[in-house]
Amino acid sequence: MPVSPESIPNRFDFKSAQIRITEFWETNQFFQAKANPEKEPFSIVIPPPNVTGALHLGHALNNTLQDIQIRMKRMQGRETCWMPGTDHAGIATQAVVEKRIREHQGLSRHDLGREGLVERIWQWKDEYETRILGQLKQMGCSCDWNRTRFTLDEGCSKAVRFTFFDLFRKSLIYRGKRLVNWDTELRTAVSDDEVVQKSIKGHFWHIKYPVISPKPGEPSHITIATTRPETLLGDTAVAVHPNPARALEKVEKDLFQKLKKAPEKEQVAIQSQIDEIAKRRDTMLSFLEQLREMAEDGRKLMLPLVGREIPLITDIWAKPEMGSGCVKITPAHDPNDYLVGQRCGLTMINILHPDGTLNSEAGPYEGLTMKQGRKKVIEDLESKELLQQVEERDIDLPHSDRSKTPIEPFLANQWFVKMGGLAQSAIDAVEDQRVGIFPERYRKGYVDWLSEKRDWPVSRQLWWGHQIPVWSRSCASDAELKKTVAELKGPLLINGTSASFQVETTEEAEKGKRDRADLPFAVIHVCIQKEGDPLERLIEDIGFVREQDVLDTWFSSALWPQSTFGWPEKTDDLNYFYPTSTLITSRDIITLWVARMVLFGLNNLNDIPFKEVFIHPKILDGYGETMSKSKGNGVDPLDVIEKFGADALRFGMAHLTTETQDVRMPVQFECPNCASTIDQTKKNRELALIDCPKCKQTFSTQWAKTEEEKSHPRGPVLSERFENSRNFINKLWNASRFALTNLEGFSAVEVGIHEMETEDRWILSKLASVTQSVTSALEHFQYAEAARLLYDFAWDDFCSFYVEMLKERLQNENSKSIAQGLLAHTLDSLLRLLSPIVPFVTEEIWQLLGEIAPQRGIPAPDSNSTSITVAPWPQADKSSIDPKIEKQFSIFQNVLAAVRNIRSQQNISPKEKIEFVIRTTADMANEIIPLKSYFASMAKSILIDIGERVEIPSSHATASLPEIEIYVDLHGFIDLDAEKQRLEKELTRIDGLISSKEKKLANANFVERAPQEVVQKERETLVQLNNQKQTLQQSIATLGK
RNA sequence: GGGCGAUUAGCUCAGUUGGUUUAGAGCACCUGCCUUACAAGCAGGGGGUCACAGGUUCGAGUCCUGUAUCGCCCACCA
Repeated sequence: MPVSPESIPNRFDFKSAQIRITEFWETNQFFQAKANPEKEPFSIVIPPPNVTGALHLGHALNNTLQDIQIRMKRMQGRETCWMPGTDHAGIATQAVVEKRIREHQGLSRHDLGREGLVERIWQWKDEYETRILGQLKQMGCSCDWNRTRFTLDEGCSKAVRFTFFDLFRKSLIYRGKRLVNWDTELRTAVSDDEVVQKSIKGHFWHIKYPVISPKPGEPSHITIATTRPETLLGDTAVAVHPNPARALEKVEKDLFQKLKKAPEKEQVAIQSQIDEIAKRRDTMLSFLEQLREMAEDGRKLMLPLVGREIPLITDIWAKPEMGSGCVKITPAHDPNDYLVGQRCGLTMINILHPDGTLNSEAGPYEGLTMKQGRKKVIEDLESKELLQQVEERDIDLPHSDRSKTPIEPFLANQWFVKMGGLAQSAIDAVEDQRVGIFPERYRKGYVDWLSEKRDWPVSRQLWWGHQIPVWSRSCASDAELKKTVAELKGPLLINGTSASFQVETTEEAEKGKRDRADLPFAVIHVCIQKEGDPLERLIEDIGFVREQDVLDTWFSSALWPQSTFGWPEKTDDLNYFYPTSTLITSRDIITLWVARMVLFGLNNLNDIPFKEVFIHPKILDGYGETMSKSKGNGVDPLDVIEKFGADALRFGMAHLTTETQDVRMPVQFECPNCASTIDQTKKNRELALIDCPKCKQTFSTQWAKTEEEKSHPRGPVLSERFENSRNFINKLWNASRFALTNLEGFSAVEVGIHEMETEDRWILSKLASVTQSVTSALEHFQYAEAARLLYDFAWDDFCSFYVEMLKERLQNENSKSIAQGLLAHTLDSLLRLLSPIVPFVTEEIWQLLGEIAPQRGIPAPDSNSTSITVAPWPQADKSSIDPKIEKQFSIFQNVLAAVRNIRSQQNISPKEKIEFVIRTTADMANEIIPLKSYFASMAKSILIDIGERVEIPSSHATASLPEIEIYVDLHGFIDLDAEKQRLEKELTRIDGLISSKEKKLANANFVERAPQEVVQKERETLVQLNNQKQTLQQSIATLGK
C-alpha cells in the first residue's frame, strides 16, 4: 500500500492508537514472564497501590519509571517480570469504606458486624482494583497481568501466616501491654508512623493538689501545670526531681555551651533562659528541695475531684526548669508518664473506653468524652477553687493520619515484633552494599531508623486485614496453667513444627500485686502455622479463643517480593526471579516498607529481596505543596492521558525525574467550555464551581456535590508541563510521517562508509553517542538526562538537520537508495531508544515502518520484529563516533546560523534568494565545501565562492567566526542601520571576550601555573578573536563610506 | 532540638571530575514566516553580576566555611 502524506494524519491519534496497541500487546502476550534458565532474569515488584482510591500523579510517576526499566531490560534480552498487584491497606481502606457507609446509610461498622463490613470492603476493593489496574494499563505499563496479586489473597495470606508462625516460634513475636496511639474514631491502635503532629491553640492549666496532713512549714498544696486536665482522673502520682539543684545546674551549663556557639540573634533568647534559671534558683529551689524531702518522706497528696490518695515521688522526668517544677503522672495515658510508672512501680489506671469515652475509673465523669470530661473537670476545679491559673498556649497534639482525630495514648494489649536482630540484619545488608540505595543520601535515614530497633507493634484492632493466627486462653491459677500446658504438649502434640505456644505471665502476677480477681494469672497463646489445620478446632474445644486483631498492613507488604513469587513454596519462579532486581519507590516509605522487606527477606529466605532501590522525587504543586485530592490540587493521570496522551504523560514524568528531588508542577483548571486554562490558586482550588474568565461560563470541580453543581461540565485539573512532551511526540510522529512517505520502494542494501556523505557519517556518529549515553543514563536511573538526550537528538539533530538535508537527496534517483537506508536505520534506532519511555507512538510507527521497510540496518540489513517492545535494544556502534566529522558539521552549523542571522536582521524575506562568499583558510574551505549545497536549501543562500582569496561583494553584511569571514551580498537592499547595529553589537561582544582573555593572560600566575595546553589554547583564542575584531572593524568602516 | 535537601532567566528546571568564545532548555515574551513531515511548526531575537558574605585555587555556578530564605524527614516540652 503506497504511503502518502494524506494517508497518515499529521497528528498522532493517540486515543485510538492506545486502545489498538494495548490489545495487540495483550494478544501477543509480550509481557508474560516464565522462569527461563537460558536467559538472565530481570524482575521488579510493583509497590502495590492502596485500594483506597484511584491512582494519582505520584503513582503515574512511580509506575512510569518502573516500566521504563522493565521495557529496556526486556529489549536487552532479559527474561523480564514486572509483578503487578494492589495492597489492602488495612486502616486506610477500612476508614474510607466506613466513612462512606456512615455518610450514605448512616450505619456504623458495629451495625454491619465484622462479616458484613468485610464483605463491603471486598466490594470496594474489587471496584478500585479494577480501576487501578485499568489506569496502569492505560499508562502502558507492561506488567505480567496474569500474575496480578493482592496482599489479602490466598498466597499472601499463607506467607503472612508462615512468617508470623516462624517469628512466634522464635519468640520474636510477643504480646505485651503497651501505651499505644489510640485512634478513638477508628478504635484501633495506630503506629507512630501513622501519627502526625498538629499545632493547635490550647490552654495551660495550673491545678492545685492538696497535701495530705502537711507538717508545719510544709505547703498545703502543690501546683502542677497541664495541657490535658482531664487526664488527672488517671493520675497515680506527682513527681518532683530527685536533685533539683543539680538538674538546674546541668540545664544552665548546657545553655551556656549553647550560648557560646549560638549566632548573635539567638543569644538574647538564650541569655534570658539562663536568667530565668537563675531566678528559679532563687525563688523555687528551696521549695523544690523541700518537696523532694517530703517525697522521700512518703508524703501523699489528695487527687482533686477523685479523692484518691496518690504519692509524691521523685523522678528525673520532673523538670525543675519547667512549669511549677512538679509534674502529674498519668502512666496509662502519657508515654513519658508510662516510663515513670514503670520505673517507680506505679499503678496504671486506664480511664478510657476504646471509643474514647471515660470509663468507670473516671467515677462521676464516666460516659463523657475526653472533650466533655475536660470541660467538666475544669468547671469542678474552678468551683472548688483548685484552679490557680490558666494560660493560652499553642500545643502540638498528635493526630491520627487516617481519621484526623486527636490521638489518645491508651494502655492496651498489643502484639510486637522484636526488632533487634532483624533490624541489624537489614542494616548490614545496606551497609555492605548487598542492597544499594540510590540516591545514596537516603541510606542514612534507613540505617538510623533501623538502629533504634524499636519493637514493631503489629496488631491493629481492625476487621480488614490478616487476622492474627493466635488462639489464647487465660489461666486463673498456676495449677490451671500447668495443666493446660501439659495438654498442649501431650495429646495435642504442639512442639513447634506447625504449632507453637507461649505463656504470657501478666504484669500483675509478676509483681505479686494481683489484687483483682478479674485479672488472669497467665495467658497461653497458641500460634498455628497453616490455615484450616484441625488443631484450630481442637484448641477451641478446650477454651482457646482466636485473637480478633488483624496485622499491620506493612506486615503483608513486607512479604510482597517473596509471597508474589510463591513463598513459602519453593517454586521455580521464586528460585528464578528472587531476589528481584530493582525496587522503585518514593521516599516516605523507605522505613515502613523497604526496610521491612529487607528484614523479612533475610529472615525467611536468608536473602535480600532486591539488589537496588531507587527513590524517586515527589511531585508538588506550584506552591511547593504535596498534591492530594483532599487539597483539590491533585492531577488525575487519566485527565492527562485524555488530553495529552499516555506517551506525553510518560515522557513528561521521565523528564521530571532529576537527581535533585521533588518537582514543582504548577497546575491549571481547564475550562471544559472553551478549553482555556485557569491557574489554580489556593483559593479557587477549594471551590465547587468556577466561572471561566474567558468564556464566562461556569464549570464544576471535584468538589461539586449538589445536583445543581454537578449539572455543570467538569473542568479537569491539568498541568501545562505536559504540553511540551505532547509536542515532542507529535514532532516524532511527523518526522516519521516524512520518512514513511519517502521510503517507498526501499530495499535494504549494504552501505559502506565510502558511499556516505558527511551528514550521514555525522548522524551516525551522533546516534552512536546518544545510544551509549541514553543506555547508561537509564541504567543509572537518570531519567531526565535520558529524556533530554533523546529529545535533543530527535528534534535538533535528526529533524532540524538530517531530515532537512535528506530532502534533496531523496528527490535524486541516484542518491536515493543510500539516503533511504540511513533514514530508515536512524529512525529505527531512535524509535527503539525511545520505546521504553513512549511505547505507544513508537509501536505505532514501528508497525507502519515494518510494512514499508521490513528490513533496515546499517551497515548490513537487519530484519524487523513483530513488536518494538521485543525488538533488540540498539547497540552503540562505537566505530561510528567521529569527532572530526562532528567538528566539521558544527562549523557548517555555525556558518548557517550566521547567514540566517544576517537574513533575519536584515529583514530579508524568506522567499528571497541571496548570495554570499566565505573568506577562510584552505583547510577550513575543504571542511565546508562538502556541505555547501545545504546553505541553499536551509537558508536560501548560495555560497558563490570560498577560499583564501575571494571577491567580496561591494555591498555586504559581514559575520566573523573563528578563521571564517562571511560576506553576504546585499546589493541594493542593504539596511545600513540594521547592519551597523548588528556589527557593533557583535564587536562589543568580541571586545568583551578579548579583554577577559587579555586579563587572564596578563596574569603571571595563570601563565606559570595553569597547564600549558590551557594557556596555549587561550593564546590561540585571543589571536582568533583579534582577527575577528579586525574583520568587524573593517566592515564597520566600509559601511561608514 | 537532630538530620537531609534546595536557592541559576518572568515560571519550571538542567549544568557530569573546577578550564570549550564570558551559563543551557522548555514555557512565557518580541520580530518575521501557512517554506508540500510537523503552526502541537519554522527562522531569528531580548532576558541571568548563578541567594548573600568570606575562603581555597592561576582559575569557582561547580570545592570549603558562615549567613539568609524555603522545603522535607525524625524526635519532642507536663
